[in-house]
Amino acid sequence: MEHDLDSRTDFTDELRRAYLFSELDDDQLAEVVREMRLIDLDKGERLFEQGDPARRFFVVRRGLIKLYRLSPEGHEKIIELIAPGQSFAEALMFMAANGYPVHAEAVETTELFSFDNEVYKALLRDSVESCFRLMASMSMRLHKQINEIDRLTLHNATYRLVAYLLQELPEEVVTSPDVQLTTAKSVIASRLSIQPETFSRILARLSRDGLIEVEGNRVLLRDIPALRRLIELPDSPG
Amino acid sequence: MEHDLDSRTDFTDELRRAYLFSELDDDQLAEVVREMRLIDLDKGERLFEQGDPARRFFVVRRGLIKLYRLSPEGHEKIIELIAPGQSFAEALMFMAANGYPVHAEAVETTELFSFDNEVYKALLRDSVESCFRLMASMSMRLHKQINEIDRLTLHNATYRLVAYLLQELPEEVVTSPDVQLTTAKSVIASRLSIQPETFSRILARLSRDGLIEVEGNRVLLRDIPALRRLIELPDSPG
DNA sequence: TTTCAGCCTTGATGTAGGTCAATGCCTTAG
DNA sequence: CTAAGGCATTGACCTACATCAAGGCTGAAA
Repeated sequence: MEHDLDSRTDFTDELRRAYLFSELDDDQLAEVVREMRLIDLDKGERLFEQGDPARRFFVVRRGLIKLYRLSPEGHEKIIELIAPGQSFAEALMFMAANGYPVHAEAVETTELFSFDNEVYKALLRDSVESCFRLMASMSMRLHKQINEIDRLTLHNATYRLVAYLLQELPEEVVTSPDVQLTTAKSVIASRLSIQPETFSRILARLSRDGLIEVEGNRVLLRDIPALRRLIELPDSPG
Repeated sequence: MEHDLDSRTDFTDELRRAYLFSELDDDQLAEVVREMRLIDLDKGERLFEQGDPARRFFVVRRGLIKLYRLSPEGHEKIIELIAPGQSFAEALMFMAANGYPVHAEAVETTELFSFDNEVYKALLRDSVESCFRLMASMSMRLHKQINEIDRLTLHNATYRLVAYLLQELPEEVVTSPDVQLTTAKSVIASRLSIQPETFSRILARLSRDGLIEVEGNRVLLRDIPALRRLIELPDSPG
């Protein structure tokens, strides 16, 4: 599962696109790349478990990672889905003592970069700019989680699902008012804290009411204004 | 509500105890204090509203602040309660564009310090150590919010309440197995995403079962092992 | 082509906890 | 002392969603 790096491949351009590395100079980036590892995961393969010592953080290159918790009864709740280009577990750099707070597993075949916390932290010491970027990203995550808690406590399942669909809508809304679900419905359901059965029923009801049309993993949003009205959302998305 | 500072008072010792200021040198701290403001809030008085431009962050000196959201129907959900010594809204320094993500209001008479984001950020540029501390604190918040989401989605109201009580238990468990609720039950209920009626009923049931004893705002934990068993919690608290 | 495993859907039923409403404290103000 | 407003408690009822169970569809493996 874990590669030695092909030393001829040049990852610098790819990495610079990730905000965590965009402020590093060439030498710094080279240092990161030197100890970086490439990891391949099969569908269903675990990356780390909750409680494992958190010595590394990750950037998804392709595929999809789910971060999840398990209840004592074994129920799974997906906290976050990590898509290509996104990083995760980097916020733990500063409190690694407790270990990873979630399990991480590949939803599908996935390729990711892994980085050593200490190496990266050493670089941060020389780059306040990078510190600021990292803090901005943490701040954004914090903000997102507040929205998450808000949705879970103040809004019902239909709201959450519709909000999700609208948020997944690509930019050029006019041309393509449809959403390609990134993964199995049951996975998205867990992400939204909804049972698969309920998820299915809500989609069925929205279809019956003519608001959407479902065709496998494609959801066509037939009446976006009505959907927006349904959730009466003055919030900014995200 | 907002004071000019009595220039003779020396707040440096008090501030140094807050982690955000512990790494600053004397000059830096003096600069912070120069523009710091002292704010008094009456019970029920609002500090800021969700969406207000976030130009300042705060440290509670005494009293209690609630950070909350409102649903379109006007239902209130307390996201966090901020006790003396704790700071809040400092994570927004790096994405103030969006404004405060919550409302803030004094639950009781409250006194707090307020600081300018830009002044503090300027200092951060000279103190990577302070950056690291801030990041550690943000990381901790992130972690706590994951636990929060976990509790909301994987655990029922009784679990949440019992977990709260156990977590509120003072260190010297043996001598005083009782918890002094920091504020009105209805406030704690909202913090835990429970209706006041349900909160009351759960306390009543736990009393009937002999696990606790309630006397106004004091809750005596009569059978801590049983309470722990009830929530079967291998998690670390917090 | 057949088979099997995953996933999805749909129906029937159960339940935690929310809502509504009445009543009973305390506490503060007069 | 009395009144009034806020909070807590208790009961009756309701509903959103979970759970349990039974097919059905699809796509990959044999």
